[in-house]
Amino acid sequence: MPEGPSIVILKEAVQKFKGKKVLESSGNTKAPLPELQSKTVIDFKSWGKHFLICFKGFAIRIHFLLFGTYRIDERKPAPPRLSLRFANGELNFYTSSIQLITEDLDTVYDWTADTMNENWNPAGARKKLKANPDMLACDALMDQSIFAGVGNIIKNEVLFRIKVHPESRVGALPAKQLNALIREAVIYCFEFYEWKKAYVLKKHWLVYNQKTCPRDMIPFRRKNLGRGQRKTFYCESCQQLYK
DNA sequence: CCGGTTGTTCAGCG
DNA sequence: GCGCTGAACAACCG
Repeated sequence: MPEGPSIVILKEAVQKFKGKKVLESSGNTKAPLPELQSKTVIDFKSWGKHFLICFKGFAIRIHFLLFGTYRIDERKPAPPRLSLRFANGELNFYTSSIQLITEDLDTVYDWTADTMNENWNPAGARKKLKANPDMLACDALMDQSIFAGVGNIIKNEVLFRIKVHPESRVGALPAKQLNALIREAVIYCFEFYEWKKAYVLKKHWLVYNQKTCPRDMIPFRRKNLGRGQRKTFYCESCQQLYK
């Protein structure tokens, strides 16, 4: 479920509940949520992989982590973490991390760091990358404070596109590659979004979960790389290592 | 049954 | 008090 584009798709899918009153809420979340019954959803927002349900004076933050799912007007057999019933349907979340946010969202979230937000600021990302020259390219793309919304699939595809080895140091990247990294991270998010909506995402993967490099037809390397030791595919031949 | 996974958080340590 | 690391957590699929 989790990369940023999927959250934007969710946000669009729940628009019919915007401005609607919660008739009943339930779920096994341990988050200390206020009473939701009879409260009105003011807006749905997203920041990277965070999905935000906004009420007057507070918001509920939903993070799907690795295994989270949701259903709209449907239910899974498993008990929901949070379920909201409206007059025109219901919204169910499973296995997600749920938090209450009482602070102003504009102070909690840096909207300019969200790759799919209208306020995305590439110059800000560039500045953060410049400030962390020792960071590996694979870690930089996964860093939510720099590229909120980018996940492991997008990471792999972006690095392949720009022909950069995942273990390259950010500070060693020539300006051209550094700018390409920032640019393609955003472009790929929007392509991911379009492909996912059309149910054709997987067939567009060039490197993630793939066996052979389509550029020079040699086997991809597959290693667990970076701080999180995440699954990383790359071509030793066409993705250059900058050290 | 086991291995694998579109992710984050936090305890424990130096 | 900090940064880093590894464990913990979660549900479903093949």
